[in-house]
Order: sequence, then structure tokens, then C-alpha cells
Amino acid sequence: MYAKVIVDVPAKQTNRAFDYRVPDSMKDWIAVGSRVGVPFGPRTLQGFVVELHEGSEMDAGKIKPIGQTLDLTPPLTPELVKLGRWMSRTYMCHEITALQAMIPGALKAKYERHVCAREPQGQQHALLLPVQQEIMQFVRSRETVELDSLLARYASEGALIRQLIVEGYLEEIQLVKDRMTTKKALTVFPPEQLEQLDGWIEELPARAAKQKEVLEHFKQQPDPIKLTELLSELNISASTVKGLAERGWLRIEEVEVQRDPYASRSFKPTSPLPLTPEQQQVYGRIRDSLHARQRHVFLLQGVTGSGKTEVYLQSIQSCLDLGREAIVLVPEISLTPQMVERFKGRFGNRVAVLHSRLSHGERYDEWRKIVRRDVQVVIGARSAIFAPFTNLGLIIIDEEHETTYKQEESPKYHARDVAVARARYHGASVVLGSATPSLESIFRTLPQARQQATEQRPAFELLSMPSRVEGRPLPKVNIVDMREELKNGNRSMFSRDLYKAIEERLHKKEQIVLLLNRRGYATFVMCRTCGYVADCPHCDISLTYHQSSKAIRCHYCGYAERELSVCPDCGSEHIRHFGTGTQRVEEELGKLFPGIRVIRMDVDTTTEKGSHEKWLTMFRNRQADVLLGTQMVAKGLDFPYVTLVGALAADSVLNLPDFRSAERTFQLLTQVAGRAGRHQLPGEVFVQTYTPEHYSIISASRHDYASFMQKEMQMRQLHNYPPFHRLVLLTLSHEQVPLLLRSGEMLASRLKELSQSLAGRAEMEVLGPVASPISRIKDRYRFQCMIKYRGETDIASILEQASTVLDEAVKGQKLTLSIDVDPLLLM
DNA sequence: GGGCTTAGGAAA
DNA sequence: TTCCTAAGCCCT
Repeated sequence: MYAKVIVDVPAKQTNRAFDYRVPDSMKDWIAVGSRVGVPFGPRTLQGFVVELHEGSEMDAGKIKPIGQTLDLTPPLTPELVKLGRWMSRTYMCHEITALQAMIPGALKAKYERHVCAREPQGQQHALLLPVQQEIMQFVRSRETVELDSLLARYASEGALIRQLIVEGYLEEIQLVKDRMTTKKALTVFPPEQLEQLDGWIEELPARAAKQKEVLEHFKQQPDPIKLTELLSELNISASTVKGLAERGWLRIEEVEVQRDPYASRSFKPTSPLPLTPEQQQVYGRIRDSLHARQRHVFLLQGVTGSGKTEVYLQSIQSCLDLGREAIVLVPEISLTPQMVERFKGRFGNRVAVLHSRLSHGERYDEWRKIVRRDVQVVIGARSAIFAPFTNLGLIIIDEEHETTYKQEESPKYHARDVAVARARYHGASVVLGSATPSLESIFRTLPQARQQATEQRPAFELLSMPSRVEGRPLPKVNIVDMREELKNGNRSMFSRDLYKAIEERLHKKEQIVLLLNRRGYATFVMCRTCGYVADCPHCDISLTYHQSSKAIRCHYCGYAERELSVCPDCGSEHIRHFGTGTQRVEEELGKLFPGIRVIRMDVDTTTEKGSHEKWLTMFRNRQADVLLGTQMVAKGLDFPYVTLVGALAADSVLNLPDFRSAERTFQLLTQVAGRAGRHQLPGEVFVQTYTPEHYSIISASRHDYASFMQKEMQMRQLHNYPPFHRLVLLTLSHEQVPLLLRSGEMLASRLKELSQSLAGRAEMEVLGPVASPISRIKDRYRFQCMIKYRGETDIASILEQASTVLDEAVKGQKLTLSIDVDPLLLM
């Protein structure tokens, strides 16, 4: 039997499957999706089996056997292997990069080179130098030694060690290892025949009271139990249990334990809530689709507070009832305890939770629950879309408009597209939920787009829930023109109206959420005497102040220096380290309202594990009056006593040079406004802005998605932007500008040539090259080209041809081309 | 001529 | 990506 293997070398020349022979001993262990160690050139590499075949016509001379299998069960399913192939075409990434993205980081290969001692034939130890003798002595004293540690120990003898290997004194062994080992715990097992227990209890001498107690325990609870638990439960020492084990009555074994991050927590079981007629209708539609195994994509537009989560929960329940599995994606930021709680409460231990706050080990263990079929539901952030289920029935993407679903590093996939691709394979349904659907998604529900629908890009069906549960009204949104405030001499960051409203809530003991967008409020370091701003010496960007570490660092390359006390340019001491902006608001709140209790949530206060949760719990318990934060306070939170929401600088996103800035502004304001008045108490919202006439702000204040969408669609169509055209962003980077310019021109002209050949089937426009908005990162300059296209285009082959031409022209020049298909950030 | 550095190519 | 080899270069 032969296997085709994708190896762990992300390079163009190796971006294809290599053939290997499957040794007979491995036949039963290897399947499509297996992770294997294979000899590749002079080394051993990790790879994934993507195909198995009998291949009698193979060129046997060239083919090496697979070296080792790395898992008992393949970490990937055949479907995921196929998906990897699709991703590599769709997002222009190496196939191995796509496959690696699907498994937890803990399984990323770690390569270790070991040496062990050997006796070379016919050689004399006398030929060795004294140091070499010593090295051999050292190696002989143990089974194997990791080469790196040996080289570290004998730092200056690298050449001599090499000689030992060449002459056969040392044998080199290459190992592929996981980064992660499973956690084991000693576990006590009762005997097979429980009836024996009674006899043994009699048999024990009277003074062995403790041992009797242990046996009694198993009579009550015949399940295996962790040794540590047993000891603390019965207040005994290990020797007691060991004594029983020595008699052969009990068995003590090492068993893999799960690091369950939620183990210590109990979740209140919840049962399905009665649905409103609106919810009922939506749920019915989804349930029908599940039953019919339709590959339907639903766009569920529900206003904030319309009860989308309950619809998700019941849809998942019907999916489980059909014996199929479900994936729920939530934006990382809103992967709040609340959401997890509701899922755990409803589905208990049938749920695995995957998010980036888990440690490597915890994440791995949650993932293993899926592989072992212990769970049927996964709730997680973007990468949870790759959960290795084999009978997927439903994929839910909550807040589908969120940008976190697009991965910014290779593979630059969008979870929404991956979801549709996986659903196509499984005959599963997809539900995209949002109060403010992305223009891309809503477009696909329109008649115009329905006509252009293909198998690859199906049309979506719109479901809507326009009212809040229990008929609660949407909060009243007041737009405050900050220009007027300034005219009237108010230079504070709070308008008079907002000030009054805060005062009133404090008096009534109700709660307040304040949103301050990061952008627009600098985190940079500036000298107020001469205007000096601290820049990164390697990137075209200012350094960011980090309060926690008292350092200023570059966000892109990690360069850091100590906090400045004087200006390096003019020596002035008036150098200001602007915090996240929220700090300033906090200070000002304290001045304006003495005694006010503020919880500030931003990168500085939430980096620590679990801190996010801690702050939110405090706020929920009304231990604070104000929750102040950046975008993260806008999403998905639900607090009954919040009756006032203030967006302090609504237009800071609007002013960004990005064609999606209006959409982002509208989404953010709608989201944050939705935090108010979700329960009995009515809510009120203040939006402070310098551009109160902008349609995104006006529409958001009226909770009017439809009119925003219409207006925005016109703008997009006018400028050939998505969703009417699709984009590809090509970024070239190199240390030298002239070479970049030349290759940029070459790339653009090649792309233009290729676009000519499209004729009538499609339209394609090539823009650039121009310097990227961040023109230098890590001492490399950056130029970009943009492709706008629509219609039937094999964009992948166009991109491939263009990049091949470029490769040949600048061979070995360290020029890198990065391709972002459907980019969300145009940097 | 040997040893060192570097560029280019191969990897099943 | 990593490693090997061949080619180029310097020094003895």
C-alpha cells in the first residue's frame, strides 16, 4: 500500500503530495488524515496522509517507507483533508498551512535530534581527542542525548561532535514529537467482580479499619476514582490503598485525565424556553431544513435582544435529536461566560468549548473530546470551524458580521466561507446570525445575487426577528453633536446631556455602559513641548504605550523600549504616555462624580487569564456603576440593570480610510445601543459625534438597518467594492524599495495582461502598485496591488500564474508576496 | 590545495 | 523550510 503525504514544509516547491510506502506493520494504523513522520531528504518531517492507494505501478526505487505514525486515531477526517485542498486553492496558501490550521497547536510537530553512542568497527578510541573521549563518556552514560543539549554543553566543540557523528561513534536519531503530552493521573479501579468485596472485608483483620473503609466505598460507588480524590474523601493515606492493590484486590493505573477548564464549575441545567411566534417561525424553518438534510444557508437577522440564542439552542437540540453534530462560532470577544453557561446548561457534557484563552493543554483536551466522540456540540472562536466531526448537521455563526471570523495570517480564511464549504459536504444547514448582517451576507439574500448563485457560492435565505422578546422596546438613541458642545464651551469628553443622564442613573442605582473606541484615542507617546512621537525604528508606525509593563512597544515587530521620562529630541519632561484613552475617561469620571465605581476593561486590564470573566461578574453583581471599555463592552453582554449606554466618540471608526468604515460604525453603534434596556427597565443611549449627519449614525440611532443597507449598497456599487466586486490584496515586501517598485510593476502588468484574456465572462481591474498604508514592517518595505473582479473567474489560476512569473523574475531575492483573498483589512 | 563561505536546488 | 553540494574565494 502507498500513501500520498503532504509534508511540513510550507514552500512552493513542496506544495504537493509526496509518495511513500506504507509498511505492513502500519497498515491498520494509517488512514487518510493520519499524521505521520516521514523521511524527507536528509531529515524526518511531520506530514499528513491525504490519499491511500495500491499503486502497483509506483517507481519503487525512489519511494521511501513512512517512518512512524504519530497518533492512534487520525487527527483529521477525509473531509477535512479535502477541505484543506479547497482552502489552498481558495485562499492561495500552501496545503500544509491549511491542514496545520485545523489541529490544535499542541499537535504541531516538534523535531528533536538525538544521538546515541555506538562502537564504530575497526576504529581505535585512541584516535579520539580527550574532549571527544569525554563527550563519548557522557553520551554512553545515558540512552540518548538530545543533540541541542549536547551542543550546548560542549559549546565550542561543535566541529568535533560533528566528526564523531561522521565517523560513526555517534548515531543520529531524528524524532518527531508532539508539543503536548497528555496529563495522567493515578486512578484506582475496583475489582471486576464486585461481589468479592464482601468476602474481602471479612477477610481483613479488625484493625485494618481504613482498608475496610476503602472497600466499602467501592461497594457504594463502583466507579474508578482518582487516587487523590479517594484519599481526600476518606481521609486516608496512599499506603492504605497501595496495601489493597498489593493484595491484587484493587488496581491502580495511570489514566489520561482531561484538563477541563470548566471542571470546577457547575452549570444550572436549563430547559427550552417557550418561543415567541417570531422565534417559532424561524426555528421551524431551520428544523425543517435539518430534517430534509438541505444544504441551506440562513441569514438570521434579529435585533439585539430578539432571543437569537434560544433559537440556536433549540435548533441544536433538533440537530442532536437527529443524531448529528453542531458547531457554534462566536466572536472571541463575546465568548463570554454567559454564552458558555447557556450552552453548558442546556447540553451539559455534550459540549466542548474552544477559545484562545485556554492553555495549549486545555485546548488540546477539549479537542480530544471531539475526536473521541464524547461531545456532539462545539462552541468556540474562529478555528472551531475545523472541529473534526463526521456527521455535521448544523453550523451556527453568531454575530456573523464580526471581523474576527477572518484570519489575518495564512491561511487567510473566513470562517463563514469555510462553514458553507463544510455544510456542502455534509448536507448540513448553516445559520448566520446578526442584528447587523455584513453587506456581503445580506447581498446574497437579494434577488440579484440569487440569480448569480453557484454551487460554490449559494444564495442565502433571510430569516428575520424584528422585535425584542416580551415586546420590550428598543432603547431611545440620542445623537449629541459635539461641535455644539464645544461651541457652548464644554470641553470635557462628556456632553451635558450624557452628564445629566449619568448623574440620574447613579442616583437611581442603575448601571451604565460607556464605550470608547480605541482608534482616535491614542496609545502613543508624545512630547508636548516639541511634538516628538516615539516611532518604531523598524516599522512605519508609532510605538504603543503599555501601562502594565511600563514599556513602549511596536505592535508589529515586538520592538520595545523602556518608558521615556524625558523627550529624546528636546529633553523636555512634558512627555505624555497616553494610555488606552479609557484611563483618561476613568480619571475624568472620578473627578466629575466622586465616589463613582468604574470597571475599566481594555487590553491592560484583561490580559490576565480569567480577568475578563472576573470584571463582568463584578459588574453583574452591581459592585460597580459603570462598565467602561473599548469594543469589547459592545458585544453580546446582557446585564439587567444597564439602562444607559454612552458611545463617547462615535465617529472615530468612521474616519478611518477604509471603505467599510461606515458599516463598522453602524454595526458598533447598533451593538452597543443593544446593551441597554434588555430587561424590565427601559434603556437610553447617547451617541456623541462630530458628524451627526452621517447616514451610518442616523440609521443606527433609528435602529434602521434597511435604510442603512440601501444607502451603503449604493456607495459600494458606485465604487466597485464588495459585495458587488470581490477583492484580492497582493502585498509585496522587501528590504529595498527599487526592487519592490520594479517587481510591483511587473506583477501589476502581468495581472493586467491576464485580465485582458477574460473577455466578456468577467470584469477585472488591477490597481497599484502603491505603498501600503503601513509602508514598512520589520525593516521591510511594503507595496500592494489590489484586484477588483466580478463574474466567472478562475482567480486562483490567475494569481498563480502571476506569482510564478514574479518568482522566476526575482529568483532568490527574498521578495515575499502575500495574497489576501476577500481581505477585510486593507493594510 | 584545503578550508571556509555562499548560492541554488532537491526533497518521494 | 532545511540541508547538501558545488562553486567561488582566500590564505597558507
